[in-house]
Amino acid sequence: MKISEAARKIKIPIKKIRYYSDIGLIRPSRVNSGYRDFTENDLIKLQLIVKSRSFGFSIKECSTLIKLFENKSRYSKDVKKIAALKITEIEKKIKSLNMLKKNLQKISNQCKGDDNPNCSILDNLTLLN
Amino acid sequence: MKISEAARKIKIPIKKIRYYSDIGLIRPSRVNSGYRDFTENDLIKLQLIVKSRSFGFSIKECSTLIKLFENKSRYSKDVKKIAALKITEIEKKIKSLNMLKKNLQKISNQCKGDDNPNCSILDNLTLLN
DNA sequence: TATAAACCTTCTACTTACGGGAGAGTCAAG
DNA sequence: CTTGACTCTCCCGTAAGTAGAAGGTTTATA
Repeated sequence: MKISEAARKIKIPIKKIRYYSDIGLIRPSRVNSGYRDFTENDLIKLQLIVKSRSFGFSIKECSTLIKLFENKSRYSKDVKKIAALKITEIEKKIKSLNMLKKNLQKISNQCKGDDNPNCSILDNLTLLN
Repeated sequence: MKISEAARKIKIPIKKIRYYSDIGLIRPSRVNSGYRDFTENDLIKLQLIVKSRSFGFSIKECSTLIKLFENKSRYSKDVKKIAALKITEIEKKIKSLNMLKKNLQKISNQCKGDDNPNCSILDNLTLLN
């Protein structure tokens, strides 16, 4: 099938498919005219990319996942390990954001938030160290 | 003072200062040779940028904050509003990451994680819709 | 069959917030 | 006067695309 049909089925922009093709993440074959020709397997890989991306996996990690998907003698523990690392990464981000939120809230609370120029938020942000 | 001294005092790389200067976020004056010449006020603005960035404010938002800092007839409520928006943004990110983590954990738990190729994580990721 | 619409292609440039390095000018010490 | 440290600008690369231009292909219709 042509790119527009693939895009419709996977529900992503054509541009994104071309991008994944450009960087070699997928390698659809070509017909004589040069048009890309997508198979069902190409669609499955596209879906793998899209869903992995939505889980926060980078393009490079998607590449690894695709290789595992293609490798029929893979170990499922290798896939699970990747997922576990991603979960740890997400947890770290959450912790860091919670700290950020806490600190920002603290300095924000000190600001009166009225019609005066005096602002302890700006004071705090311009404080050395 | 010259750029290396400014960098040392604020504890950021020279390159970063040049970048902020390039995009007009700070506008240190120049001596005859073309070297940038930083005043104490430039340092304060640099500090404002650095600390704001560490709180997750974008360069554009830093620009707004600098303008507020420079505007001596500002209202502190305008600054506080920006901080509140950022806090909301952080909260949204945290929520989204928590969802992500939950879902990823769910599909990860279904995978046996052994030496067999059969992997329910890959199954899930290649599932259409 | 001609042609217009719809579709496809590659290429370039833009985005954020920098970091690395090249090549060249400047300044202070010996 | 030279050497070494410092500074300058300019260009490339990063991640993951999006937007648009210019041009080739296919398909539908008159």
